[in-house]
Amino acid sequence: MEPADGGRWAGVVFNLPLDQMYTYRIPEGLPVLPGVRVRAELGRRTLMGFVLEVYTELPRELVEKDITPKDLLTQVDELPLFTPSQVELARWMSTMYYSNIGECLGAMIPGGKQERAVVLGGEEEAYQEKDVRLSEEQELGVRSICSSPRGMYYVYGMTGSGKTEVFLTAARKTVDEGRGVIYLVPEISLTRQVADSIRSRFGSSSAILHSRLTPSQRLGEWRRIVRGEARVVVGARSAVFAPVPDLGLIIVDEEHEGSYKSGSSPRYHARQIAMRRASAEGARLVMGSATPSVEAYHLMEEGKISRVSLSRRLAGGDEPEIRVVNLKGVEGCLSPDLITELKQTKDLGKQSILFLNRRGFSHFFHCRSCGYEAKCPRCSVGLTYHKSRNAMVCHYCGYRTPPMASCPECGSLDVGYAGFGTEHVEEEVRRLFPGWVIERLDTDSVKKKGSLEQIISRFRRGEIDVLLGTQMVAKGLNFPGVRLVGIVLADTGLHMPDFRSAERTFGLITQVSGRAGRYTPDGLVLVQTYNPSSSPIAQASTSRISDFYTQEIQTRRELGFPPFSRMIRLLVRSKNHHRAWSSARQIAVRLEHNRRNLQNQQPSLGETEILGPAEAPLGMVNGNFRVHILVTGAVFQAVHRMVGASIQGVVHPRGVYLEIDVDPVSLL
DNA sequence: AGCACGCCGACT
DNA sequence: GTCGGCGTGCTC
Repeated sequence: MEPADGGRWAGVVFNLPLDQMYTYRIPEGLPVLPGVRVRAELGRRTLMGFVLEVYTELPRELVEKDITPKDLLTQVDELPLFTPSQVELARWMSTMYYSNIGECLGAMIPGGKQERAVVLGGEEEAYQEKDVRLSEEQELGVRSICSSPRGMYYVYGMTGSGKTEVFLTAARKTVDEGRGVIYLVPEISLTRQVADSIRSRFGSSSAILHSRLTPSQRLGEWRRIVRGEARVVVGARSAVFAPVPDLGLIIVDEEHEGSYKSGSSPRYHARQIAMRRASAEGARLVMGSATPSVEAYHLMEEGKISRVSLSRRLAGGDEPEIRVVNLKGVEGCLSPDLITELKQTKDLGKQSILFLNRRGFSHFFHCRSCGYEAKCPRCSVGLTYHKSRNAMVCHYCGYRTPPMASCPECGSLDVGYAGFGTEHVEEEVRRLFPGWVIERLDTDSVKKKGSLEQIISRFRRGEIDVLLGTQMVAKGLNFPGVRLVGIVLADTGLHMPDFRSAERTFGLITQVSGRAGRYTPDGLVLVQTYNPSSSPIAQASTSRISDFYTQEIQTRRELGFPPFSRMIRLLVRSKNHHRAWSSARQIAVRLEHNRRNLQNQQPSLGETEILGPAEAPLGMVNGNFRVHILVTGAVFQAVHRMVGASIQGVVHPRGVYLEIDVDPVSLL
């Protein structure tokens, strides 16, 4: 097998920003194969690397450059950790996301990158494993999904309409065909419930990749998957890389969830990886949500994804009543309506949840008479008020304008910035309802270990009257004793300097109302807002779902935002303000240069646009100044090449870092 | 990313 | 005289 005469050499990549492969001599007797990990000396350091290739001859370039390879130190894995198709996927990722292969491979092995994840384990209602009989609609959906060995589907239906059952049945059929399944769930939320039902149905032929596994447990599960012992894999984002042989189905549950996008390099989107894998490996892709991303909805409308609609709410539970409350003229942050309903709920012996959006973005400028809000004339995103500079600033393009003294819509002088933080609301609730048990659940209060579980179980037992929570309460938690859900200020999301703000506001209200009526027949959602007529709020509150998407897609089309364009964001970060800006400007100049070049050489690639450099909405994080540039264009190739050419060979000064985000989900 | 080399300013 | 800033370049 092995040539007895000659030696062997390995092409190795490292998880470092080195876009190069390094050659090492394989010591006699080491059974090194492509796809194994090894330890090797690079410079003065000993690092772990990934073997991509094995040669039986010393590569010519090394002979020419007179380089004598060092010996590999040790072999970490006996058998390859990566299949050739995974290495190929890593190659594709590295070009797609401007990362290097070593970094991509590092992101693919679970635990290779520690992902922080709060798992609200065990908080969902226990899954009842009875004979589940599918409704006619569900049956039809499964049949359509399984009618062909491949294809893209979207199971679209409200909370409680039985999406999970469709997924599970499709998974069963796929396994019966002898093919493997990957079931992706968002980082927070229903992990536990789905994991339980998968385990109970597929037993030892399933693998659950959750954050609590130790590195060696993860590796063990990975090996079981490679060997084909585990045929159904459940996990968050990185589970999309599971080395399932003969992959037949990828499920992306709660497709709209932002946690599918990686927050660090390589900044991949699990949905995008899933699409690529499904098409490369001839598998089906099934996504699902009650509130699809606008991108996915548009693909459905275009017929590129087949829609599987689930219209009926199964297993009882009525639609909750959704009432919009105008905050105009209201003193403080709780309207009389909300106060009345809180009391009413307490009198009935039921519980309430009050939703607060993230603080920090409470500084939007609006008219208290008519609800008019300041927007950038060029980007159509909310302007952020900067008190220190006495200006309203667009965080997309850098546009700025002095704050208005009167409302341009109605002339009222009652204009100003508004918003309230978590502490403020808590204070007011405590003041209004002395003697009630009120608890707050947000990232601050969760830092103490165990307090999250504790608060949740106390709430479940009915020991808490009002739970004040942020996003984390919005998803995946269902409490039988809840009658009232109050969204304290639905506008907050609307004023985020982000083109997805309407989508997120709509999604939040819709998701929340899906929760409220689940157990209580008189479930009630109160949506407090300064803009009762704002489209996403009005449409979500009256369940005019398709109206929202139609309108939002039209707006995106007019403004040339995704899905009608692709976007790449370049973020320059430095402790030094001047350096951050000068590096950003330098990149912008190169971008402009390459934009012109591309325009002249390949006009068929269409127009591209460069927005910025502008201060990022979070202008300073951790003492780092943040400046970003947004590049958009209808043809992805054009945008991608332009950025590639513009960062090629650019060396930024000490302490300046560049982060590139392809198809960013958040622009903060 | 690290870690070396190397070149100019202010300290025991 | 040295310590230490940080720009530059390299890692098989």
